[in-house]
Amino acid sequence: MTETRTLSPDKTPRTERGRKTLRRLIEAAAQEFGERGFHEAAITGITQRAGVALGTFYTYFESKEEVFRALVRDMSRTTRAHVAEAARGAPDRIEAERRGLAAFIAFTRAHPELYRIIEEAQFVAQDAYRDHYRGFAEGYRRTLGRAAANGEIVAADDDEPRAWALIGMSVFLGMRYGVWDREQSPEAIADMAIALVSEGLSPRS
Amino acid sequence: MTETRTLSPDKTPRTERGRKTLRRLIEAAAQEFGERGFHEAAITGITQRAGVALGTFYTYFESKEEVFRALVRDMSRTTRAHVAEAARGAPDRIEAERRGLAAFIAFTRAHPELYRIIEEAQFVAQDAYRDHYRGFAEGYRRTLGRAAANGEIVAADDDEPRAWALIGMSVFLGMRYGVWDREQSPEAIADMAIALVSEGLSPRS
DNA sequence: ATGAAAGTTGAGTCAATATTCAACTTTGTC
DNA sequence: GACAAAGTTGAATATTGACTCAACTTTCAT
Repeated sequence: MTETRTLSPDKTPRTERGRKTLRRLIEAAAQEFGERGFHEAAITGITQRAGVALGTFYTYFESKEEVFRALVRDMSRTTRAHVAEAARGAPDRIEAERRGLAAFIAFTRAHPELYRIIEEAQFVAQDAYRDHYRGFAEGYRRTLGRAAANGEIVAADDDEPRAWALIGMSVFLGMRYGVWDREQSPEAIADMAIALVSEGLSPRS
Repeated sequence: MTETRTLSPDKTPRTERGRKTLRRLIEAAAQEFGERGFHEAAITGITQRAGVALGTFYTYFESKEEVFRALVRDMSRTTRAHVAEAARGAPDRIEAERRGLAAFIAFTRAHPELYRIIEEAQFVAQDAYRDHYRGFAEGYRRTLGRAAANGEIVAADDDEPRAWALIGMSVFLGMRYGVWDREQSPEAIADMAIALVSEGLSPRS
């Protein structure tokens, strides 16, 4: 884990110019993959957007798949950080859920490319996709466990399925109300969904 | 809706032999797409599995995409029918949810190919994917509305987000506990998830 | 100022594979 | 049993686009 692949040559840029080019390539790749999807996306599309020649791409990346993977990791971090930030400072777990969900929907609406890249990873870079959601779910599970210990939410035998259920809910609401249709406000959608998981479906006796 | 495309020649088989070949091709395509994904899948892979020559494929289908779409429609029907069947006869809506969810998880476990094909449609045949979930959600929304009117579950302003939330939950649980990992019983997972949406997270005062 | 390392260029290579098609075989009808 | 329609065959076509590489330019440490 100390050395960075002895075989394939090191592609990390050494100069300022190199770092700038790499950054442009990554942004261009996010656009290209986000708009056209992995298979439709072309390396020439990426290099054209970045304003560099085709060959330059291979100065920084091993292959098309490698950029895609790098992108997925990037976006995984960005998305999670964004949601966590929005939930920070909420008075209780339920309110944190509401804020996090609203932020997630707003985020997919603002950046449908990111949404698309992460979801497409399921078929292009399965391991990266699984890492993303496993990491997400693991953090979530712990958060729920803590909240249950606090008495902020009801306890459960196992918090893992609850975490996955809540994630699935968010992802689908993000797709439906963030990417497909954008009339209703993220807050309104979050309110309705959180009412469901907060109060439950069963009429209180 | 009466005529079946005047332009492109009619590909419907006329003889018994033709119908049999078509059936084999469809099954082979489901396998090939399910195992390798749309882009990795090869027409020769499909025809080899079906035991026919390459050209025969084009007797029945216009293109690779066309079979894929046909498959998505097929599997959409199959999946929905399967879940509806499992929920039929439940004493109340909550129980119907539990049975439907357990059946869905069991189904993804028994047929991960179907799960994969439908989800990959998101990137290969978006319209078919949207039709699938829009149809699913619409039916679900009505079901929830009816149950709310009956007093079996609490009423909501709008049942649509609830329907999408529940669908997202199912899909992710199906992926996580049906496709990725198969130790825990579908019923156990369904119980935990349904406890979440039935009783809610808020401690009862 | 200079030379070696870093970065850039884009024409050319190469493999993959979806789709076509003309010759051939089977089926079903009269 | 003959003929037309239906079905089958697989070699050939054609496109596409990822990746290579040798020549060239820029950077920067000394």
